Order: sequence, then structure tokens, then C-alpha cells
Amino acid sequence: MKYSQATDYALHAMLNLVASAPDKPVGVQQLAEKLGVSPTYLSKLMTKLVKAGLIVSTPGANGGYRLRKAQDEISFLHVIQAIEGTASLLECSLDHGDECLIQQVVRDAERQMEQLLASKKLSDVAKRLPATD
Amino acid sequence: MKYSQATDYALHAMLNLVASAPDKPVGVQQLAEKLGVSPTYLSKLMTKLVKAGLIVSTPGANGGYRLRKAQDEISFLHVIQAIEGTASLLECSLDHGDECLIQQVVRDAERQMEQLLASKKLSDVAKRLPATD
DNA sequence: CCATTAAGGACTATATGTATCTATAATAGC
DNA sequence: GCTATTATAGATACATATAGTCCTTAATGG
Ligand code: SF4
Ligand code: SF4
Repeated sequence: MKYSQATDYALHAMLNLVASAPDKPVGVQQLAEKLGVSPTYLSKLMTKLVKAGLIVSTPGANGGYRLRKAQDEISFLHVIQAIEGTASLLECSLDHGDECLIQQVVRDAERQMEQLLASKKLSDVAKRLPATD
Repeated sequence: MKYSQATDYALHAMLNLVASAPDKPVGVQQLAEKLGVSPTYLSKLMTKLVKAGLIVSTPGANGGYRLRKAQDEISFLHVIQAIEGTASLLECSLDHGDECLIQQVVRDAERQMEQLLASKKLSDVAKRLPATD
């Protein structure tokens, strides 16, 4: 089980936005170049982030993307779920109801992980981002 | 991000083994029938569990699978990792070294989840398994 | 020796993820 | 208004992973 590569791109793109001036939008071209990804592909991911309410986009000349909220209000979980969705890890076909302990265990485990991911904000890592990124 | 269906099968198969008599091996035929899966496919999954050291198999007449360890020593994490592997959720191509906070956050989150999954044993859910399973 | 059962290789089908191309819409600046 | 710029979106192509089947081989009990 792995996060899709798209999640990796999204996280790095978001951190690049954090590192940029907050009022100057960053275009997908620049982002794609820094990440070494195809611009058109990255564009679709950015659109997902827009729809998730994490960033805002402005088309036209000097357009691009900028954060919608303060960087200390955007958590890892926000970014990850914007790309990966919020489905549970275990999707059993039969639904034996609430008494199913199997699902409870997995849900609990998910909650544990999500709790930590939600507590970590972009600002927590923005301070010390590897230089070449 | 979701566990593969194979993980779902493996968990249910293991719990069926727990529910069976510990000395009588259970064949893949019976298991497959209970789970509603193809026997040949399930067979491959069972082999993975064998290689992970969770169960032992005996071929030949009256053969099948049985638990290798006590049911309170087998955790959810054991079963899940036997199928899904142990790779990290985030596999970035560039490796910027230990100071990368992005990876640290994700690793921490993984550890949180794994810690809970490791603490939950098969015996914890075997007591109250939905009837139709 | 024979029936039974697991293991494993080869193969197919399907789904998902990754990526490209093209067209459309919106915005800023002239 | 016109034009350049930039995001959005659909269609399409490609790669990879998952899911599943078929057949052969090996091991065990009777
Ligand atoms: S026992 Fe739980 S996980 Fe299994 S099929 Fe029933 S509801 Fe789903
Ligand atoms: S910053 Fe961290 S996650 Fe990103 S490419 Fe570098 S090592 Fe990988």
C-alpha cells in the first residue's frame, strides 16, 4: 500500500507555494519545472487542490496558484485527502453492521494516523525544507 | 489509498483458521467457499501467509493450513504486511537525506497506525465474529 | 499406488495511475 | 476590443498493478 505519486507531487507543490510570496501567484509552469513533472499533469492535481479549498487559482496573465488559508492552517491530512480521497482502507463487500470488529480495528488505526497527519501543518516543515527542492 | 482486496481475503481467512479446531488443517477449498473467492487465487494468498511465518501448510490428503502461532500472538499488522509488504507510504525519488521533514511526518503517521495494528491480535476479534462469516 | 492437496509458473483480463494533447474559458494589460 | 497568458476540462494513450484462471509439479496419507 502506497500513496500515489500524485500525492507526493501535491505535497511538494504545496510546500513550494508556502515558500513563495503570499500575494504573487505561482504558475503551474514554474511549479512543474521545480518538481520535474509534466505541467499538464500537475495542472490536474492543482485543480484537485483548488476544489478541496486549499488553494485559489487565478487564470490569465500573471495568474497561477496561491494558498487560500494560512500555512499553519493547512495540514498534511488536508493535502493527502485532497488527492487520495477519504475512503477507508478496508472496503469489504458484505457489510455486517457496526458490530464488525475487523472494520473497527482498521478504522481505529486509520484514525490514529489521520490524527497525526492532521496535527502536522505545512508551516511545520516549511522552515527546514531541503535546499534543492 | 486502499488496502488491496487480497488483504481483506487474508484477514478473513486467518480469522476462519482461528475459529477452526487448532489441530485439524483447513483446506483452501473450504476457505474459498466461505469467503466466496476463487480457490486458486486464495491459494496464492495463503502461500504468502505461509512464507510470512503466520501459518503452516501440509499437503496431501487431509492437508491444509493451520496457525503457526497462538492466535493472541498474531496481530493485524502481521497479516496486513504479509500481503501488502512493508514499503513506506511515501516513496520519493530524490532522497534528500535524514533531514527531510516531509518523510519524517509520514513515517511518524505510519508508525502510529502500525503501532495500533500491532497491538490488535486475532484473538481480539475472534470472540465476536459476525455469524454469516 | 492412488487420491488429495499445496506450490508455482504462465497467462489473461481488468482497473488504476500516469501522462499527453487539444480545446475552451477567464483574466490582465495594451 | 484585442492579444497574450494561464487555468480548466475532455478525450486519449500508455504503463503498471491487481485480480483471476489454467495447468503442471510436488508432497503427503492411506
Ligand atoms: S466480518 Fe466485517 S470486514 Fe468481514 S465481511 Fe463482515 S463486515 Fe466486512
Ligand atoms: S524533500 Fe523529502 S520527500 Fe521531497 S524529494 Fe526531498 S527527500 Fe523526498
